[in-house]
This record gives sequence, C-alpha cells and structure tokens, in this order.
Amino acid sequence: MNDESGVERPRIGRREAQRQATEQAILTAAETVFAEAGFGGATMQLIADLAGLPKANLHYYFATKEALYRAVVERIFVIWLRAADAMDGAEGPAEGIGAYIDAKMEISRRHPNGSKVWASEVMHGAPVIQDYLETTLRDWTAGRVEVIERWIAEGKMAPVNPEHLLYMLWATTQHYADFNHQIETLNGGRRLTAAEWAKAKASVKQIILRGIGVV
Amino acid sequence: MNDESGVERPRIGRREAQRQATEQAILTAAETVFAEAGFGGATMQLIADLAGLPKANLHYYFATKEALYRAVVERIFVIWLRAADAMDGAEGPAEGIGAYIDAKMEISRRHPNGSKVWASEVMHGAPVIQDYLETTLRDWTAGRVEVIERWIAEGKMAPVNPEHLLYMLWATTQHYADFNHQIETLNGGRRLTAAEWAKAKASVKQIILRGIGVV
DNA sequence: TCCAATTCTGACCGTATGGTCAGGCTTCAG
DNA sequence: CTGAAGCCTGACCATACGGTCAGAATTGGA
Repeated sequence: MNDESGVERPRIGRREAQRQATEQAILTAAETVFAEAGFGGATMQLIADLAGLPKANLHYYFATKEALYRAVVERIFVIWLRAADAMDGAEGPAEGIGAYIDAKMEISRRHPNGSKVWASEVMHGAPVIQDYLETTLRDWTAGRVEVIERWIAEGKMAPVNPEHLLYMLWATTQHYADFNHQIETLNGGRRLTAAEWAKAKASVKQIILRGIGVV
Repeated sequence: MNDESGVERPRIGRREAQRQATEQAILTAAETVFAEAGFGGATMQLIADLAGLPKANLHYYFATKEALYRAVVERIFVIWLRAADAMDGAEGPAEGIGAYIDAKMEISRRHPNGSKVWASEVMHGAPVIQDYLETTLRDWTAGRVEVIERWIAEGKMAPVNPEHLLYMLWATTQHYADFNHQIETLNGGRRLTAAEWAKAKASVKQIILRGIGVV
C-alpha cells in the first residue's frame, strides 16, 4: 500500500489536487444556485449544502459571496470566448457563422446555468464584469465586425449591419439556455431531446444563413 | 370654487383616482427595482423610497413582496400580449411578422425594465407565472404556429419550423431590452438614438424576413 | 358639522443571512 | 517521529430585511 513504489504521481500533489477539485465543486454548485435564485436570492448556506461542505469551509475557499460570484462569472466568460474561435479561420460566412451558431447552441445546451448567470449579470448593469465588456468583448466584437464587412465587400454575403447580426446570433443562441424553462413548457413540459436540439440548430442556421444571403 | 357647479366629474371619485395613481407609481417603482436587483436583491424599502412613500404604507397597498412582484409581472404580460395583435389579420408574413417585430422592438425600447423582470422570472423557472405559460402563452403560440403553417402551405414563405421562428423573434427583439446595457457599452457607452433604433429594427426585419423567404 | 371608513406612519419584532473565530484535525517536509 | 502549515468546523455575532401594529391624519357622505 505504499504509493511511492508505483508509478510517479504527477507533481501536483494530493493536497493541491484536492483543493482544485473542491474549488470546482463549489463553483459548479454556486453556478447552479446563482442561476436559479439570482445573486440576491442565492445564499451561501444553499451553495455549501449543494457542494457538500459546511458554510464556514466555503468561506475558507471564497472569502465573500461577491468573490465567489465573480469567480463564477469569469469562468463562464472563458467558455463563452472559446466559442468565438469557431468563427475564425473560416473561408466565408456559411462556414464561419454556421460553426459559430453550432458552438453557441452547444454551450446553451451544456451550460445553461452559466448562460443564465451571465444574462443576469448583464441585465443588472454588469456590476462585476463591466471592464470585460469594455475591453475583451469590445475588441472581440470589433474584430468580428471587420471580418463580416470583408465578407460583404467580397460579395460572399448580403450587406447587413454586422453589429446587429452579432446581436441576433447572441440573442437567438442564448435564448435556448436562458429561456429553456419556457421552451420546455411549450414543448409539453419535456426537455428537448437530442433530435429536437438538432432541429433547433438547423432551424436557426437555416433562417439566419438565408437571411444574410448565404445558401 | 365649487366643483359641483362645473362639468360632471367622472364618477370615479378623487379617492379612487388617487388610489390608482399611487398603485401605478408603486408598480413602476417596483418594476425598476426588480429589474435592477432581481427579486431577491430588491428590498421593499428601496421600492418605497423610489415610489416616495413610507415602507409601512407600501404594505398597505401590497400585503407582501410576492404580491407586489406578481402584480408587476402580470402588468408586463398584458403589454406583451397586446403586441401579439400586430400579427393578427395580416395578409401574409411580410406584413404580419414585420409588424410583430416592430411592435416587440417598440416594447423593448419603451419597457426595458418590464422585459427584464419577465426574463428574470422565466430564467428562474417561472415560479409565479407558470400557469400563464401553460395556458395563455401555450394557446397563443399554438394559434400563431397555425397561421405560419398556413402561410407556408400557401407558398407565401419558405418552409421553416414555426416554433423556432417564434423563439427567434422573441429572443432577438427582447435582447434589445434585456441586454441593453451590453449593447450600450458596445455602442461607446451611449444609449441608442432614435436613428439607431430605426436601424436596429430595419436590420432585424431585413435578416429575418429574408431568412423566411419573404422580400 | 359629525363620524365612520379609509389612508397613512413611526416604532417595533422575529428571522435569516453573510461573515467571524477559536480551536480541532490532517497532511507532509525534514 | 515531529511540528508547522494548511484545512476543516460548530458556535456565534451584527445586521438587514419582510412584515406588524396601534394609533394619528384625512376624506367624504349624511
């Protein structure tokens, strides 16, 4: 039963690994609670219960409720930005925007809670991530606008306003996460099946791609 | 100075009129606070301050925070449904869906707080208006789906999935209210001007109407 | 004018919440 | 093996919140 006799363990150490695992468990629990109750309605006790540790211990990892919330929001932002890569290096709008829609729909499907926390944060005036909006997001947006304008100039798509096209992409894809409860209710109270998700993706791409003169 | 000598006043009475005015002031204040802080983050004290009356008096008009919140949500729902009329009695999709987009964009512009409260309510699982979703909204949706299917059958528009088209309409138009802070930040920190709103409307209509094979 | 109904209000209460802390427990380098 | 550093925890505290209440002020019909 001597660990030292076996394969070398990664040098991260049990302790550090445990810490990271606990942190992730807390962040996931917090994401759920913040999504379901909002920042004001969420309680540290609820998050602690869901993460399976005492409230006092939660405060050992995250000093304040705000610090925990900020960590949750930043975690989402990273995922969100990663989908942006889907749009890069594409030949034209059919490929680039199509892939971006696919990527964002997949995020809505797999991280609905994260999307909700993000939406809630922005709706309340972005008290925590205002700087991200003004730097990272603004830069990213400007870059994509250029790409779209180039595609238009090259005659690869219809001349539409690039900013409003981006807003439409965000709105439509995130709607499937933020309003999933409404969608499920209108779907007879049932979650969307894999086939229904595929149909949703196809419908969104069909309308938007045709809407910008592609396909 | 005798009121009785003049024209007959509406039989509503000063008292009743005052009561209704106070109620509306409270509802508007509550809408703002709920939109900015969420249900959990809103406090009766803040709402009372914004409405300009003592907290105890607020409780005279609305017994509990939940009752006040419910009144706010119902008030929004009515406005929301009224926009639905824009889609009725239209010859075809160009007219009907175009008018619906215009109406919903106008609501986003004039009632952003209402839209946010609605979005927040749905995001949190619709604890208060679940019955509306299952009755009024479901019926309304079914009716519009029929209309769209008829238009498709008559060859007036491309064959798209009606439900997902409706989701796209809701998502896109409401985005301009719910995410107005993000849009304003990307707009250089400035609110949209009348001209910019017109451009937004035109862009949305252009892409969606072309997307469904109209125009 | 009078008085009953309605509206308003400051002071108060119980509870729930975010956060603290002293001290116990576990891990691991030397 | 040992002890210091890191991790965990029950009990506790101050505060802020939703809601109550007794009674004052106002209104309007008779």
